[in-house]
Amino acid sequence: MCAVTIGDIAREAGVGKATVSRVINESGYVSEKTRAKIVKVMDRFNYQPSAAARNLSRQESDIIGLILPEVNNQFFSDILKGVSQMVDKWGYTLMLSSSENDPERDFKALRAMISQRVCGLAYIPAIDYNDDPWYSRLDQLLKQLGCPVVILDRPLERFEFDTVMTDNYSGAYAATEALIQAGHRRIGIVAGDMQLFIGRERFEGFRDALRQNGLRLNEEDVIDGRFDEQIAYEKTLQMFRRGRCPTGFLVCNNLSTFGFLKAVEEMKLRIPEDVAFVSFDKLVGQDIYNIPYTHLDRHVLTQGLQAMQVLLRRIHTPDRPVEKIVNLPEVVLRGSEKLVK
Amino acid sequence: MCAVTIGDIAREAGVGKATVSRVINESGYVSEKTRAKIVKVMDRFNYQPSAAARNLSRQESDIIGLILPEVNNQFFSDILKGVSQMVDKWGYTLMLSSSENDPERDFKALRAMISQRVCGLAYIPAIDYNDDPWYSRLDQLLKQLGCPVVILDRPLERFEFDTVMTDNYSGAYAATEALIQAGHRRIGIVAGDMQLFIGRERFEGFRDALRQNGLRLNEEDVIDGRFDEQIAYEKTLQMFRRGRCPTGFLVCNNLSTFGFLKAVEEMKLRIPEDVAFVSFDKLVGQDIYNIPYTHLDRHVLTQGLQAMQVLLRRIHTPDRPVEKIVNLPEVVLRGSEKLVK
DNA sequence: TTGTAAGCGTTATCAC
DNA sequence: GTGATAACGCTTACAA
Repeated sequence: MCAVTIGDIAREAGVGKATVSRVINESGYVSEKTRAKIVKVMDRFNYQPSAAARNLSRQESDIIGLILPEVNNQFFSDILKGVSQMVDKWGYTLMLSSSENDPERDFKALRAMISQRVCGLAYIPAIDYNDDPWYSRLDQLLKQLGCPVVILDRPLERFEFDTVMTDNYSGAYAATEALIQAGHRRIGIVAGDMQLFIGRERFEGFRDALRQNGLRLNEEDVIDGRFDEQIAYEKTLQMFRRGRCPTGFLVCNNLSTFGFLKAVEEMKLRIPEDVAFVSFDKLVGQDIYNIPYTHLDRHVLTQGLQAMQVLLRRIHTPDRPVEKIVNLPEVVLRGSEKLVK
Repeated sequence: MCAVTIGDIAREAGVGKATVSRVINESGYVSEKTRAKIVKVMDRFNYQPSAAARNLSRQESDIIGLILPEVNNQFFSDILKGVSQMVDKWGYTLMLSSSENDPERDFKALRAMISQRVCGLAYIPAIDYNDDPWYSRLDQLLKQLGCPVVILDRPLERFEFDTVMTDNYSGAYAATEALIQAGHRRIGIVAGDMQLFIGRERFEGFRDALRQNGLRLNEEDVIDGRFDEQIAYEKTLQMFRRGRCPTGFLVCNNLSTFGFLKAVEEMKLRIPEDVAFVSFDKLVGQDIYNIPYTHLDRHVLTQGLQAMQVLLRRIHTPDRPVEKIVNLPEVVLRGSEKLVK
């Protein structure tokens, strides 16, 4: 490597390194005259200080870490966009890792973040880490990280970190009520991954909405979609083929909605005439399906921005009460919830 | 910060720092006995060497940079996934920046990459940088970067870098021929951003396919969609409203396809009965539209992987001929190209 | 207002 | 085989 260093600049400007440093960081006094001289030299060389050297010397980095489960799931890439915008705006550097929903890869990413000595981490965990061998391994890594952490979207119950998430229970509850109010009496669910807190919360919101409206939930109306397109597709199809189905469904995320709708399409069912549904999250290009699409809008990009705001706040003032931001999703009625007799 | 350092490990193990370093890097001789001792201590402290210190000392980093135009465009996030997988696999660290298609932000990202002294850069430029003030600014930054660079998807004509891209001309040509072979005689195009090389190439492939098949291109059949959903939507709608439209269209990217289809939907046109089309790129969840969907598959994830392979090869052996990989997109016939009389 | 020098956590070059 | 020691490029007391 042959990059220009602070020493080169100092020599060329005929000053000490410290003075150059002061100019770079706008710290300490430096006369307007030498300042101008130094700036000129820096411009001439297009000098960019080495982040590694600076971080090492300062004993703190300008790197924000982001770990998420799947980079190319629209939901997470919307979050990524929000995070990236904020990181950019405040002049930090973004280090990204994808766990592919695998806890071991989560840990690997975490270790990389530790190596980089990130100054803050936005973290969407691969799993809940409630069970003990997992929990303590994570706990150790996070302690070792020793920097502010904001948990995004998938809360970590046993940890006291700032958190930005959705009120999954209320969201599911409200979505289910939308179906009930439309007149449905038998409602099914394409459930998410029940290993995950968010999967369970959504299920419970659904179940309670039914219960409190005097409806009962048939066990065979629960499709174990696992937040996965293919699985949701297969199991939904299976149910449709079985026949005697619910008139409406709650579908628990964007991926499984694709699977659900693929099954609907394959069975040549019409929405909402033959089957109604309400779904978590927008779908890319949803406007072009010639089907109505009632869903819960979680303002994903905003949550990415929020998370970074929280994180930056904590980096700036570490001693503040833990923040748990819980966003209420918005029910957007578009007709797919209707009951047509 | 209070992280464990190599000095702590050395002291604890009763050896010198150099020896610990040798163990970490598996370089130089170290007796099995001391080795075991050191490893044990490192494990006990869960020691992670500081990347900054190591990079500084080695005068080279383990950071791979990736700059792309829009993180939450499915096309780019598929590339991101490919890149991320490879980066992970080879133990590098990924630094991500999004330019939002703005050259100034591109430059800003590049400066950040310079600061970080990345060891390689995968770069999807915001614009073509052919015109002179732009060109020389980019040239300077890239020279200063002084590390291997692979250009992805949007080639930089005036630069001699490794490149991984699509054969846009042939792709557009083949797609257009699919329409012609289906019997269309008047074909329109939802063109991309003509400021971009890839936009022009696609247009020319389209134009030449018409010409060489003895068809003429009406100027009013060219929709200036700019690779943008909203613009494509509005202009397509405008054309449909005008009436007397082509029977088939080539649509130049995923975003404008969404716009195009939205207009189709709004006009209550049927595909392919009322209007046919062939489109660049897959659409998320395309299986669920109850429309057929003929398109060009560019194997996006693979291109991300390829790009990283090329980059890593060059990092490893800098003196090799420049590689320009041009992938031929695959025409996937699904019926939307048909002409129905 | 400016420069000198120590230190940040590594690696790499030497002696031993 | 191993351990001092000098870099690496920067920041930050402390002196001047």
